[in-house]
Amino acid sequence: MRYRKIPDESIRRLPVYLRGLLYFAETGAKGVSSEKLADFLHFNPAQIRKDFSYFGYFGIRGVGYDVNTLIKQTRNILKLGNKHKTALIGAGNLGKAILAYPGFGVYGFEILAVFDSDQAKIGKKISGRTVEDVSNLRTLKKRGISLGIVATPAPAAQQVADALVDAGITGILNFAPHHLIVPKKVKVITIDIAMELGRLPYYA
Amino acid sequence: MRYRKIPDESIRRLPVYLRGLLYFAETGAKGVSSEKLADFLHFNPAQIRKDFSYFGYFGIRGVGYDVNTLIKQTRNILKLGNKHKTALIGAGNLGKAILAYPGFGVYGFEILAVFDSDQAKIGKKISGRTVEDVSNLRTLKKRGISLGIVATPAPAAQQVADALVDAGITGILNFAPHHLIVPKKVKVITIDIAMELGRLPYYA
DNA sequence: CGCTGTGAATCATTTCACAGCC
DNA sequence: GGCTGTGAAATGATTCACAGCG
Repeated sequence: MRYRKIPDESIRRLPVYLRGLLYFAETGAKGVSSEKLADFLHFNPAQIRKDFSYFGYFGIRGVGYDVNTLIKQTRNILKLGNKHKTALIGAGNLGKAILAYPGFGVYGFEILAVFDSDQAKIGKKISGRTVEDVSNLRTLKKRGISLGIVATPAPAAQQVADALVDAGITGILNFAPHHLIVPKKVKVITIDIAMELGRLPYYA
Repeated sequence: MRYRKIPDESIRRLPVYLRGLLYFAETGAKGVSSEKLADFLHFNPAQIRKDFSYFGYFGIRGVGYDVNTLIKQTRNILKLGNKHKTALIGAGNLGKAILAYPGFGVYGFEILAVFDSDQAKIGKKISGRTVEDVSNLRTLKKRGISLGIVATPAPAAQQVADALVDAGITGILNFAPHHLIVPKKVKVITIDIAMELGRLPYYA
């Protein structure tokens, strides 16, 4: 199994596993089996075992997994061990919500810079960060910032993405309802909130 | 094809197709082929044709699709034709961003009520809506509200979901980082922002 | 002729079921 | 004995390739 191609879907599940494991750690559990974790997260136990097995042997047969070890290993796999310096582009309502969202800290993301193109916002402080002019994006490389969160309107998104790529960014979390075209080495994850809601009435 | 089970993935793509079609309509295009739409959205043309074919014959062989007809049909399939009365639970930063987000309107969602459990927020106005006490959720049925957006912290989410189900809601868009347990008839779509970001460093 | 609609083929993911090991 | 780790089987989704039709 060790040599096989790892499905993207497995990577998608790892952060979910991590959350489950953090929950078990909180409750004071030392060990956990794939079945207990699966029950908690509503997954299939075999899938959990297989997903982890792509990356190594983390469990003990007949016993299960050590919670803290598996947390550490999962963080390793996802490269969440060290802090990730992140820039936010777009200081509108969504941007503000992102800044205030506690979830980012848990995964080691530090939003160190905030950019906008609106002169009225530039220079103002939001959640302790001064909003900078979007034309300064090229300073990101110098500042060691390697991830970008795009929270601009759709028409500006591609332009911002281009600037982020130029600034040497390696990953983009895109909230704009627009498909971003970037070089293959840059990973884009798009979250389109209205799009998700758009399929809800279908099931009603 | 008509009789087959429709993959969830197809439903997930329909709102994306709709956005592409709206773009073509804006540019004044009368007709569009599966290939042109696929180019624009970065999909496979056969997939687009197959996805639509689950629901009927919408195209003309040798010609393509009529943009406006296909928009109407897609809206029909997704049941976006009529307005959807929606309640928002959680008037924090995320809730505020959701209220300000223009995307909902496009798909016909009207956020008619906002709830919170924080006494300091109840009674205050946000984006023109008065924040109500979360204990009044049972009034939703009377008010004809059938969808709920959960933007509360994780620990409160399940309780809120239970109350929404009791109030006769048929769909939930969940932003809380927590798996919601609801009856099968209720559809839940969860968007966990930190979780999406959590897999970004892996690809770096 | 050109593009849709769709069976068939391919490819990917999930689940099963059990050998292997603590 | 019990749980992991994993080939093999089953399931599901995507893409191909072309028949069918305007």
